[in-house]
Amino acid sequence: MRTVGSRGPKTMEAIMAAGVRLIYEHGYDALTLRQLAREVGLQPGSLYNYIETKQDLLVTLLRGHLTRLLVDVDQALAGVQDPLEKLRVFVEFHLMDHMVRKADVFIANSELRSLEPENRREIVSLRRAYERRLIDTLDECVAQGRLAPINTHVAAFAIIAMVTGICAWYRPDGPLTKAELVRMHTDMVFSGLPIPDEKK
Amino acid sequence: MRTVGSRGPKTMEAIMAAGVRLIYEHGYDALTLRQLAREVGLQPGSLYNYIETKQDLLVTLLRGHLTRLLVDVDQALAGVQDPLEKLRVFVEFHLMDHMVRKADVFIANSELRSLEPENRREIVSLRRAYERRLIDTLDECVAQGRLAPINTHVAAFAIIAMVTGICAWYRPDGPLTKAELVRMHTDMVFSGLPIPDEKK
Amino acid sequence: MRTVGSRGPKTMEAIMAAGVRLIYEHGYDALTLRQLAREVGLQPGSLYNYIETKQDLLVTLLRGHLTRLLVDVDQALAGVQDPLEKLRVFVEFHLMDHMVRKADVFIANSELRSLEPENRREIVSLRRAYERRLIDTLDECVAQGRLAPINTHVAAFAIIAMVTGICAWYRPDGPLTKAELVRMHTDMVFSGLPIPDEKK
Amino acid sequence: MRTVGSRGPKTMEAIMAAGVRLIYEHGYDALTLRQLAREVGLQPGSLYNYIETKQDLLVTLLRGHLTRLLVDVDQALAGVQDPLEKLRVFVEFHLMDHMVRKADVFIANSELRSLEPENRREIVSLRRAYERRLIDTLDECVAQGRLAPINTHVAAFAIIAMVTGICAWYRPDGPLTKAELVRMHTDMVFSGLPIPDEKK
DNA sequence: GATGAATGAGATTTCATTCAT
DNA sequence: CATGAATGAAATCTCATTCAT
Repeated sequence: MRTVGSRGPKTMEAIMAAGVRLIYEHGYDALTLRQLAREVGLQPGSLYNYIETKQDLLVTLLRGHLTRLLVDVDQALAGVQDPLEKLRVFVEFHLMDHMVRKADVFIANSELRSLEPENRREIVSLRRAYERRLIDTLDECVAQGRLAPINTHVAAFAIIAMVTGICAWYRPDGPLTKAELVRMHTDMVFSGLPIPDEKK
Repeated sequence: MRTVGSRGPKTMEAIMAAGVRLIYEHGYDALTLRQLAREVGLQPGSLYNYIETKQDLLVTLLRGHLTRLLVDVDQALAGVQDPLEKLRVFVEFHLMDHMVRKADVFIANSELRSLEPENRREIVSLRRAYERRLIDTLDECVAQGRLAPINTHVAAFAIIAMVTGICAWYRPDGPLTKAELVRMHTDMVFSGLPIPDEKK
Repeated sequence: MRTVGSRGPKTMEAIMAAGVRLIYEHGYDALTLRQLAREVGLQPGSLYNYIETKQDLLVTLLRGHLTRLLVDVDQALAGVQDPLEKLRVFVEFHLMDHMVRKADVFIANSELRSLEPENRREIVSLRRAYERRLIDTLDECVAQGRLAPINTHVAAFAIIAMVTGICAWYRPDGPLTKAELVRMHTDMVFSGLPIPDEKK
Repeated sequence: MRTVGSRGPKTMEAIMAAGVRLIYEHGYDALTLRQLAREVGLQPGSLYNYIETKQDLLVTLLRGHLTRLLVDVDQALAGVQDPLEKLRVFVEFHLMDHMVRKADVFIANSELRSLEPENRREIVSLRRAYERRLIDTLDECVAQGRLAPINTHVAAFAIIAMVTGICAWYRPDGPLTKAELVRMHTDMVFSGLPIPDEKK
């Protein structure tokens, strides 16, 4: 007996969507393929028409998330010249994106340790590339005197840690809108950085 | 071959220490009791002289970490009157503590989802109590006009997120000393907050 | 090495048959699923394609035995009008059935204590329904004056105890045929009951 | 720390009493020595000051029950000359005894299969010796013409099965007194046997 | 593409038993 | 005589994965 209605490409999408959700809720190790199969209306064995192994599912998910993130951040930064403005755009983009994609972000941060070494290397390097966008922007700021000389690596990690942290507790039905949260955190980031006064 | 001698309490400590380390490295679900037993030189079944279940191990670990954290933070804050000074003490304590206890901190943040509902409630409420220390301090600052009116909950979460984030990448053999990191982050926290100028 | 071919239903039957036999020989608690699996040519884990738990195996077995027993006894009694004749039919049916199905009968009597409370209730009520057939028949006998007034519950239990007891030692290769045993016990039952003389 | 008050011979008795009760309730296999130890206020290891193995506990229990049974039945029969009277005494003794010692009787009937071969042989032969008392009595009856010629083995088993069966459902708080039950069953036994009329 | 049956490895947990103290 | 710590074997059950149909 074949379940009607969950065929082909749609099935693949359903598997990925359910995969993200279940890993987010239970963790990669606690996720069972039986659970995943049930969720998308298949028998466990049938998943193997779509994924090669459980590990492969995780890698595919993380790779997809991070490549999309890179594409999107580059698109957001494209055409922005002023480095301080670039910094603002990055922070705003990161906040909006991470509030919307809570689950993807969470597993990208917490399931690195579940990756086999080779896969881990690949995913970590994608993440580094993303962080690089912020470090480069800070370096530009310093180079152009828009920021006092600082350890831009440390600053970048602190900024990312803070703004990423918010996705750990942001809830769409909470008392603050996304726009408000974005403004508040952007303010904190900017006032936390040593920006020299400029002559008007 | 049986290890001779009554090594009770020492074995308990060894189990807990190995437990933290292995959960930190592999995650609670990926940790096997076989592995843990091997690490402390026991047969798997012998662990049950010390813990009731695997879940019990996790709860004991987290409960121990958080109650110690509460005791220590209260001791650090004891006697400090000035609310801005209290804020500084909290931040410095948190940073020093979290850099030293990377592993405990990490599992307290990432393994909440591995707790059964009842245990989860207990641990979450301990964590809330700790966060409460910061929120209360911020409220005091605002009440005494040492801080412009802000949403102290949001600020507290942002601060904690940032300073906790550093334990994700701090490494004792890195280029910066603990003292330097503490100063840098304390600076960021304070310059990120709206502290009115005071007349001398 | 994997046994080829879809042997589903046959495997299920094999599991149930081996289950009855092994529980009969060793008892439910002493039965191990390893043993059962070996007996039907599977790996232990594969049993779980057919049963949900070990307890589930026992319940399925007992439920099957008792529902079959009820169906068969009703079929045997169907159409018999005379209550004394009904009594004879019941006793003969019970004896023949219990001699043939020694193992099922034995575990239905001895493994009730291995059932979890809910399952126990279900199985006990099936057994009560069976005993009810005999009590009702005795009541009819008394009502129609074919039997002097007696405590029909006590009589029913005594009869069942006696005729069931024989399955504890009946062996097909013994010196007495089934027919002989049936006649002997039926005689004992009838002469043990206060049947008034009837006028010819 | 030593538990006060459960020392020496009293401890041995407590272990045996708890052993009978727990085996009666849960079965020999389901009984754990931990449970037994808890019940008598000892640590599991301490049981080994009193028993050699778990199997040894069962054997000791069964041997004790059966030897006592033999002693008691012989005492009851001592001095009784008339074989029919002897039969009556046996049946009455058996009923009274088995109603009082439900638990011992039950495990003697149901846990034979838990005995290792050698132990089993010993216990079975004790049981045979007890049954022998009834068979011999029936043989005497036949020899003296007090009973029509019958297969005394079959009759003995049927009688024992019936009267033993009652201990499966007798409850001290039930509606019938022990005396009533004894009379009812003795009647059934006697009317079920072919006792020729005697001229006075 | 999907299923159902199977594998084989391994997980947590239980338990009888031992023995130095 | 009792304890506490340990063993080692085994029990039930789970799970990723395979593959003929």
